[in-house]
Formats: sequence, structure tokens, C-alpha cells
Amino acid sequence: MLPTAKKKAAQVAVKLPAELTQARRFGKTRSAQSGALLEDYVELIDDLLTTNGEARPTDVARRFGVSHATAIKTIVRLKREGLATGRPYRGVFLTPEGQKLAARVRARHRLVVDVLLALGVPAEAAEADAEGIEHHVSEASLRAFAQFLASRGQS
Amino acid sequence: MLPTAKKKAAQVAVKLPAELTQARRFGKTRSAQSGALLEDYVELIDDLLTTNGEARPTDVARRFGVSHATAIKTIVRLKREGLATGRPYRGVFLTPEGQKLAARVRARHRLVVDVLLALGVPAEAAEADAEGIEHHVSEASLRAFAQFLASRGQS
DNA sequence: CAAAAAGTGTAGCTATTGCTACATTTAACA
DNA sequence: TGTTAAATGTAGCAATAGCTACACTTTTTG
Repeated sequence: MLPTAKKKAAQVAVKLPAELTQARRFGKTRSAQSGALLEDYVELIDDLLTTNGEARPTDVARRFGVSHATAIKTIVRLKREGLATGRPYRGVFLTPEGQKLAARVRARHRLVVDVLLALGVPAEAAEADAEGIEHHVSEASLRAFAQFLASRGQS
Repeated sequence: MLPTAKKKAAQVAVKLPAELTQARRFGKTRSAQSGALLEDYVELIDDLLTTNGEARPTDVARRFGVSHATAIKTIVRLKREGLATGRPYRGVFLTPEGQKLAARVRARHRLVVDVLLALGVPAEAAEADAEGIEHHVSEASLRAFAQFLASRGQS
């Protein structure tokens, strides 16, 4: 144990609730990381399919700035989780579940960007920051964002 | 190559700028992940030092909901990066650099929470979401947030 | 003051997400 | 059409961040 603070500090009163709350938040934030990557991939694949009619691992890799091997590995995981399909050398497609996720992610992304813009964040920074922020916004916050934009739009 | 879309889709015009921009954003978001953990640790250690007069690995572990071994491993990394100090079995302390980082992180956290509250996000969700959001907010956004709060406070 | 409890540290495992290097398949074109 | 170039896929390596299990200090306490 630590001698410097002696036995006193060890007690620290009964702040268990605060600890548990923070621990829960922390764990949630950390575990959300893995899902964030899948969301980004699904969103981009959906975009590529809509824009180009096809989604190739190489395109995904280039857009994300990673090696093609990394992109393929993640796409394999997407397929394993039932979000994507496709046969070898034949491009990637989204399952219905993947398409639903893509739509949800896209709507959320737009909402976050719009809120940042409404707050006065420059367009370039708003887009960049939204990329990281969007994966950490709860449903409660999304509802508040939508309401804020609605009320502001009517003013 | 993909036969389905034939040679046409392979050209996809010259949208290099967009690709590069997204790639840069993506890479930045991903590499910021490692720093996020260090920021969280520094912030908590600073809090423990201020509140209890000491910061023990076990306390850090309990607050974050991880094993003590995990906490210690990260603290070792903190020391390796010059943010923390301390001798074995003698608790953790922050270097001047670590203290500066803690102050910056704390101010940013407060700003994000305040903005979320101003947007109408419930207090509980604001705190939880800020935990994940704060690591992805650029300086430009922080400035906009501060200005937004100032203008709103004067109304 | 000795035993028990608590805290600290180390070793070794897993999973994720990057990478490079190499092999294979498909498409483009001379 | 057959060669070359591009895309795709696979294997193996590294770092991060988590875990359990075990070993070792330090503090508490009987």
C-alpha cells in the first residue's frame, strides 16, 4: 500500500456510485470502438455502391488510407457479422441488415454535421470532427440535436 | 478486377481530392484513439491526486472498470511517454507535462458537456457522451463551442 | 511481531487493427 | 490470344489493450 497518504486516504468515503457510473461509461466508450470501424466501412461501401455501382476492396482501402490487405480483412469481418456479402474477386455488397445500418449511420452523420455547423464550426472542421464524434452520440443526444435544429430552423 | 461493372466504372473520374481528404480524416481519427486512452488516464490520475492526495493503480483500475494489471500496464506507458512518474509501490504522479495535459483535457471535457447541455441533452447522457466525444473535437470546434456558449449566456 | 490482507508488479494469453510480402485471379491490351 | 498489369486474397509480424494467474511488497491487525 501507499505509505505517503497513510490509512486515511484509503477510506475515501463511500463513493461507490460515482465509480460504478464512470466504469460503466468507460467500458461502453471502449467497446464502442470496434463497432465504429464496421460502421465506417458499411457507410463507405454503401456510398461506393450508390455512386459507382460497385464497391471494391481497393477503393475502400484508398478512401480510408489503409492498405488493401487491411481493408479486405475488415470486409471479411463484415461478412462474418452478416453485414456484407460477395464472392471472391467479385466485389462487396451489403446485406439488408448492412443497408439498414448504413442508412442509420448516414442519418446520424448528417445530424452531427448539421449541429456542428449550427454551432458555428467551420465546414471543414465540422466534417472532420463528425467522423470521430458520430460514434459516441447516444440516442438521447440525437433526439436533442434534432429538436435543437428544428427549433432553430423555425426561428 | 470486377467484371460486373466493366471498364467504365474503373475510371470514376478524378475524385482524388475527396479521397485524400477522407483518408486524412480517417487516419487522424484512428490514430487519435491511442491518445484518447492516455488522456483519460491523465485526467483521472489528476483527479485522484487532487481529491485523495494520492493516485494508486488499484483506484484507477476500479474507476475505469478494468483489471489492475491493465491499469498498471497503461501507467507504465504513461511513464514511458513522460506524462507520469513514481517509484514502484509508491503511487503515480504527473510530470509537469502530464499536468498541462490534464488541465487541457479537463477544460475540453467541461466545454463539451456544457455544449451538450445547452443543446438540450439530458445531464446523464451529456456526461456519458462527452466521455467519447471529447477526444474527437478539434481546436476549431472548441473555439466555436466557447463562442456559442458565451453568446448564449449573454442572451 | 507475526500472520493475513491488500496492493503492486510480471508473465503470458487473446483479439483487434494496422502493416509488408507473396501468391493467385481477373481484366486490359498489344 | 497471350502477356502484362491490376486487383484480390493469404500469411505472418507488430503494437495496443484487455484478461487471468502467479509472485512479491507493504500495510494492517490479531
